[in-house]
Amino acid sequence: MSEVDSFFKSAFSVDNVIFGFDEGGLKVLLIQRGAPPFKGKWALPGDLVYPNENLETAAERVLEQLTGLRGVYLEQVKAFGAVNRHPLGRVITIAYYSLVKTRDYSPTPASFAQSASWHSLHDIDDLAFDHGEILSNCLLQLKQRVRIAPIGFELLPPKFTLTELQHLYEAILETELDKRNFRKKILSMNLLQDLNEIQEGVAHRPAKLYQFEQDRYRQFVDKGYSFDL
Amino acid sequence: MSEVDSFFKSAFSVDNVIFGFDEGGLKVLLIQRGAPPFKGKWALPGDLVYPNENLETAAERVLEQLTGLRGVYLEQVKAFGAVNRHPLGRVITIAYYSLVKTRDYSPTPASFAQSASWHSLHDIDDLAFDHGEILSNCLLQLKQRVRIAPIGFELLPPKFTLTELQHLYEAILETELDKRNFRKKILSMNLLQDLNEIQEGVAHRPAKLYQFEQDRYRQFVDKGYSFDL
DNA sequence: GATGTTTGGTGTAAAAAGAACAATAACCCT
DNA sequence: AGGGTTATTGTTCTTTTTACACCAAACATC
Repeated sequence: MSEVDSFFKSAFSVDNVIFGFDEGGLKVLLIQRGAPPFKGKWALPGDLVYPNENLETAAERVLEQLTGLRGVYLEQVKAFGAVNRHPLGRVITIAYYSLVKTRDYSPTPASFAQSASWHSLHDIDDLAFDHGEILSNCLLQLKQRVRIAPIGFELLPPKFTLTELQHLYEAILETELDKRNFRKKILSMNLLQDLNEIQEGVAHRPAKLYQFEQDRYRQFVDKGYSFDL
Repeated sequence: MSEVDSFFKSAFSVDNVIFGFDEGGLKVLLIQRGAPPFKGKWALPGDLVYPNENLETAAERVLEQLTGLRGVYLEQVKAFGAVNRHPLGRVITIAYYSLVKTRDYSPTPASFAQSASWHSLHDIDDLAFDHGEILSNCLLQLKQRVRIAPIGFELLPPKFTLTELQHLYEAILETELDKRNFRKKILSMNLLQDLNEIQEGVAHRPAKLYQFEQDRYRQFVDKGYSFDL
């Protein structure tokens, strides 16, 4: 094999860390591999990038094939390209993370030939390939990002309570927040619309429902403010 | 060509945004392309990744071949892989930025077959390929990073004055800083050692020289403090 | 050697932001 | 009606950030 040929004996893939959030906390959508290598192990959903396909398109495709969802928040983190990261050849992978509303997608056993399911972050270990490293990098980036951009809302249903929002931030940042200070800060940004609706069917005082207002965020940015939690 | 073959008709490269700093401000090291495509245009130094070479190793190699420098600060930013970003084929590139002390390297006309030289950021336009986009992404990441990690020192000589340090931050962040507040903050972190030396040969009151203390930074981090400028 | 020019070095006060903290309200359940 | 549970709200104290001006030390010039 000539040197030039060997340059081209390589491929690239995308791997997607799909985050979801529910009462149980922050979750990641994993698939169980149905074929070698790493058959039976849990892994990040991913695929080779088609020759005429942009990286982000490939990441969107992987996500849609798995969940049927389109137009969800998606962000590239970085590339992972250690020589021996893939046992079958040189494969460089581009890692993305995406944020989906778990209510929009419940994994079904047959949804992707192999099984897919949500996993709590602290229950995950021993993923296929270098997916553990990829996951921790994506989580780190998510942690940094949610503090400076209002992307956390992507994980919540359109209508949510302030307590739900706080729990989301606590789950991502792995820290406890003061209830009054949190509400004061988030409300002072004026990014939430009070829907004048309340929770129904809860066995306690019902909470008010809010929705995130993209328009107000644009005004907020235009005024030179920056989201900072 | 079978579909499988076409997956492998692709290559990856690394491109390196090499930052330097001198009296004139923040600089980027560019090379002038000596061959098509984009012959004659300025471009980021980069190269294809060898089949058995890690990405970071390739980025270090590009840097060393151009400057002779080893062991400099290097950080991956992200991958760029638009289908048509390279006119000769599908080439995904992994972007890195590195921080070098300009005193350690002055480009010489013959140092790399083609010409290489430092360019002020605001003088740069119309780079080859998608290098303009890569550069702006790397600059953005540098801006974010210098505020939360003491990497700015990588751009200064071992001994520097507080004014030089301030000018460095002003150049990177593209903002003006208050002299007294800056000095108060940076000195309160206790990361700088006062060398009890002063500038020589300047036509004004000489400034004290300091050096960054890596050991103190480790202690600083261990105590749970975080660099934040 | 007196004067000018240039950059270096220093403290304080006011404003803003962040942290700590507890009592009442509203719903369901029994 | 009373108990259980979560929702909602304001104040005080502490810390951090900002704004701001004068004297010092070196060299250059006359």
